[in-house]
Amino acid sequence: MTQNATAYHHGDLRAALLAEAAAMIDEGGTSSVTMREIGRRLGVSRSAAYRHFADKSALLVAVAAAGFDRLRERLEAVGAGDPDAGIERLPRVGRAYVRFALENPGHYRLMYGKEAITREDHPELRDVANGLFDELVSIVRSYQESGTIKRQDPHLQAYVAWGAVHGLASLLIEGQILTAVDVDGLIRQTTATLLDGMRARR
Amino acid sequence: MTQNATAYHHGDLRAALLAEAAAMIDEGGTSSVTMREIGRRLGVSRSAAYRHFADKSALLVAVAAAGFDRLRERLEAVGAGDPDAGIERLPRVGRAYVRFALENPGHYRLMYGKEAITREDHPELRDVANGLFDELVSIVRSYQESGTIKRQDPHLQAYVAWGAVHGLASLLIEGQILTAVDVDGLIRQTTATLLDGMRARR
DNA sequence: CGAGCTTGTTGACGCCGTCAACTTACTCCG
DNA sequence: CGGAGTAAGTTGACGGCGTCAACAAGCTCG
Repeated sequence: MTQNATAYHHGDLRAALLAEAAAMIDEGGTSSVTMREIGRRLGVSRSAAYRHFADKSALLVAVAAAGFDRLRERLEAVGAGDPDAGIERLPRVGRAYVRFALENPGHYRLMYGKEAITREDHPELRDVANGLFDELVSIVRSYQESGTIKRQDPHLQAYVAWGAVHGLASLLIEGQILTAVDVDGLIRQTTATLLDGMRARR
Repeated sequence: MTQNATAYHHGDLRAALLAEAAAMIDEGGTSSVTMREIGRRLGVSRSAAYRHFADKSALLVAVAAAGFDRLRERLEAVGAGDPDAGIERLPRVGRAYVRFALENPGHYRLMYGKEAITREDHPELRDVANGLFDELVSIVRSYQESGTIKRQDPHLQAYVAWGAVHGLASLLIEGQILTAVDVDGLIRQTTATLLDGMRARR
């Protein structure tokens, strides 16, 4: 057995490394994550992590992958997978998406940026991210089928929707939006404008 | 005179530093920028830059500031400042905005991210960025006055529009959108959806 | 021409990621 | 049950980084 809960010396260093890196990422951004500092915090030597990850990038990739899993769970919990959720489905998913980003800013940046991670080298990440996008495309399709929105290229529409939500999350995370602004209202306004712009008019 | 074109030893090291840093940023991302490497490229010692910038962060701030100036020029050239530009004004500005981001990805990330630069410490940056946003708000206001779009809080509407365009630029820059996708079409679809979602209906 | 400021260089420090060589601790087979 | 083998963790070392202090060179201007 390789990574059960009661491993050799430390307990389960691999999981501890992932957790600590994730915590540091959301505390001080990706740049604050340091192999040596992680070691210090876990009471372990600087290069201990190299028994579990090939290099720092591999550790970050694993953290990003965990982030995608968490995001997927969140979106599923909120009805992304339920075709019968009606008109409220897109706004709900959008809200959950932005919330996730706000709660895990470092994670989110890591997942959807390419500064720290070169995504091309990690098809696993690409795949899980694409899976989430496909979910969005299928939501768009079901809106089209129920006649709610215009019948255009679902991929284009999905990109537009994703872009709007991602942009909002991104602006909020990067501190570009005045803190006085009501975040929930902004999310609502975004999804409403989006839906209205895509809506089929008779 | 402090920074004329024919300065002491180098010529105009300050300007050369800015240009080289900007070039490196768009070549290999912010993380590829290194005080020592800039020195090497300019045939100057590693710490020469410290005569012109307090530290690396200050250099990056200056590069970002130059980027904001360039972006502002672009947007003005395309009609951001012209109140008589009609319904095409927002789409044109949106397109120019995304184009700028695509042509200067490293710059754009630097300007609107907080990983490399802590914006709070640099009110100058904050101000110029706010100036651009105010320009957008005034565009929104003029749309409202001409009865084209709903009369809602102009700031909210501006944030939604900015979010959509920034999100699109961001997704493109970070390589999240399949390269097969027609970028111009995507920009058009985004601005059209946006405008349609904000449009006043009689 | 020479004092004094500006500009650039060098040496040093403590960080960082990472590799190789080593030690420790566990497993498992005979 | 004891020893071999392997997995996990440590230490030393290397080169790269940002940055500071001490120094040198070069220009300006009285």
